[in-house]
Amino acid sequence: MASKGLMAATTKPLILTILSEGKNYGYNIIQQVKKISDGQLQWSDGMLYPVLHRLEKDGFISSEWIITTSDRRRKYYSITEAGKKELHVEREDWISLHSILKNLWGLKPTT
Amino acid sequence: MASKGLMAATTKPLILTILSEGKNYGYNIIQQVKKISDGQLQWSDGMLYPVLHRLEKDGFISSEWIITTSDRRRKYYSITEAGKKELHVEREDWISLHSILKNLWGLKPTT
DNA sequence: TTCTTATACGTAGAATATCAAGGTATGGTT
DNA sequence: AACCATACCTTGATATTCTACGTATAAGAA
Repeated sequence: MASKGLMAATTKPLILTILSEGKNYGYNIIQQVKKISDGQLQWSDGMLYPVLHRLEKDGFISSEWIITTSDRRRKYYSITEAGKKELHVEREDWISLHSILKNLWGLKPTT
Repeated sequence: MASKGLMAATTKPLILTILSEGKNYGYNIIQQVKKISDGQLQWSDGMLYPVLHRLEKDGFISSEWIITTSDRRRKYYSITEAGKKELHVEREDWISLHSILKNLWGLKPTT
């Protein structure tokens, strides 16, 4: 529900964070995000897949097809070492930007 | 110094916040941002002006030329009512997204 | 005087990104 | 059979960023 700019800023760190907790696939990542955000973030698949492809192209995640018997094919993504580093950087960036905005907005530490 | 995605997400709320504290002009906004962020954010002018123009086109800010004697011309921007509302929305969005990431990352309230 | 730096605004264009809309296919349920 | 959920993908319109460039004046240094 957030604005475009903010949406764009959160897709990458959110995906990397979810993958840092274990391999996962596109469709399920969408469900995870919805659950984690308490329904606030409802990603469409058409929005997610291009981002996953880009992250893979950039070397932050890797993929493998897994086909279970009597199940659908799934493309599982894993975070790479480069991806872990990237996540760390994104995290630091986010925290310092939040710190700046927090000061500007005079937010209490609890928010 | 932050990533492109995060930069994009902060320009709008930062500009609106600065203007909500009083009218200001492009060149000085860049200095303000640098000061506020302790040098972390160093915006270029070529990056800021298009954003200001867009915000004005969208009705969130308004502008007026001011020429002081023995001084340069300056284009002062003011936040509009619509801009104040927009800032409020952006603020809420930011706070709720931060809350989601904070939980995911297990950050302490002080961060 | 002339050069440089700081102030102050702007645009063009390449590169990048978003996101809705549409497409394919299988499994399970009614 | 019909329908929904699962699961992946691409295209194309639109928007956005940001580098690089251009214009101009004032102040201070060489």
